[in-house]
Amino acid sequence: MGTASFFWYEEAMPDLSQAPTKLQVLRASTLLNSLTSDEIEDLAGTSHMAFADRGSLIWLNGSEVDFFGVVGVGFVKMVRSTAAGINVTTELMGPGQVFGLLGALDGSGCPQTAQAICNTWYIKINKIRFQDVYRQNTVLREHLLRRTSHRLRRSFDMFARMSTGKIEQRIAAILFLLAESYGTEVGGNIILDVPLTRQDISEMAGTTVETTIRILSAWQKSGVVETNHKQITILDSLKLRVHV
Amino acid sequence: MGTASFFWYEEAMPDLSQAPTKLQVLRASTLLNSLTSDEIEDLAGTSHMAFADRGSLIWLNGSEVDFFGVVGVGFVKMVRSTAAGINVTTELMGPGQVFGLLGALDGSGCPQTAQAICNTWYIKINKIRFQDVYRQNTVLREHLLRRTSHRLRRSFDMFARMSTGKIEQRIAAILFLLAESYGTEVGGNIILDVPLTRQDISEMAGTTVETTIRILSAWQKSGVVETNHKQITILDSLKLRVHV
DNA sequence: TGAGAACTATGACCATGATCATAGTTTTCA
DNA sequence: TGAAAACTATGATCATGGTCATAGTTCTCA
Repeated sequence: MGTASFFWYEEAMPDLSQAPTKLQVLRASTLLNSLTSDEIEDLAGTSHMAFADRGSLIWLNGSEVDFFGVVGVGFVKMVRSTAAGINVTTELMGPGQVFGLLGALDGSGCPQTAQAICNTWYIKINKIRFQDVYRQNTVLREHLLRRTSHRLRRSFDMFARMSTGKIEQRIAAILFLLAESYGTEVGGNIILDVPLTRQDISEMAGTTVETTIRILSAWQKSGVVETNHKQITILDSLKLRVHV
Repeated sequence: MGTASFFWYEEAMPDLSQAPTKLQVLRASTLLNSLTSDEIEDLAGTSHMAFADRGSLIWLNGSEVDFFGVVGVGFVKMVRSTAAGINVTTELMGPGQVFGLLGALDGSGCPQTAQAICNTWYIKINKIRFQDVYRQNTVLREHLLRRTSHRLRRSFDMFARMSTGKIEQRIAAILFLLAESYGTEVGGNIILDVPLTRQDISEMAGTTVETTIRILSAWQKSGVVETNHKQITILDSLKLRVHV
């Protein structure tokens, strides 16, 4: 608590009114809502709400932390750095999504960096304390396997797309992937509710910012997508689909 | 049995002396050897030894089959096809490795094509029959989660490497990956015990055959690797490491 | 509010690697 | 054993996209 209050006044004040409650976050998580009410309240009691500024690191790859996270409000990107110093974003975790859990179970540390891409509220759940819940709850374990196998399939899919083909195709694929998870349809258009910079997108596609900017600019001119600030809207899914 | 004997005489005769027994294969599998002896014998009774010629398809992506496989002798590559018709190999399954299991558990079909890269003996385990074993064996489920999370981590790793960087780096990464799983050290050199063509390697690296051939030729000339037939030997790990 | 940081934009240049074409070599199988 | 198929090899050409450089725009925060 000493540490918490220290940082409190050092850093910018997070907007407390935006903060969800721990119970809200735990219940919103598709993985953890398979727990009993008792278990959820138990976890809530031993976990902490945390705030990460846009761009700040939650943990660095290779480090050992005693918690994993559940996103409440905001987004967290999972990043791998190659030997050449290039960052690649492998996954984007949104509200309700658990991150860093697998390493918690087999004690293998954090292979990827977790970084907030916008101001983000998340809860930290203690790895050790979670072990008990995990061991006792069969349904949770089953859910976890399903979620993991789903992620594996998706990873293979992106792997195939991102290691071949034109960059246009890759970026189009990324936009559709984002639309799938975080897109809302408004009047035939799909608004992506993730505040991504061109840099963020380029790290997902394994390309450079410049190329990403060029492609998005071109698409904007031809009316395929529209971007303002960090919001991307897909105007013409069909034309965009051609690029995939 | 009618079907079996039909194909038997239609196709080339597999070399029966090479065929392992079902029990041998099941026991060699790191995933399935967590079963009790009774369970293994039970599975052996309801599964079938099968043979796949080099290059032949075990199943095509999108198809529904009633079995998953365990490699006995040989290698099976798991392939995704992109919209542009390019094939990408996501994993290479060797002796003792289970393939196609995850789809068996959540009934989601086969997202990837399974293809033998050399003459391969494998066993087919009926998905339905396996369900019982799966449900009753906690240790198996735990093993499966660990294996899946390990594959996920590796997939992310390759994803990061294969979506960025020079092709040389990618191919070097592939060789090291292969060395890790199927390499044997002989007098300071690492022999890769997988019979891969340049085409196979290019499909893993997401590049073309020509480029792969050029790079391997160059490395051969500079004494970094040696290739004869389909056998690749890493002569100078350090020099090769520089390329990663 | 104003300075600095972060982000978007665009041009010029050039290396990488895809594509096409051709040929030599090895393997396979009737 | 000999023909066909599969695989390896290499050159020429050209488009893609990375790199560098510069500048305009928007955001952030003291």
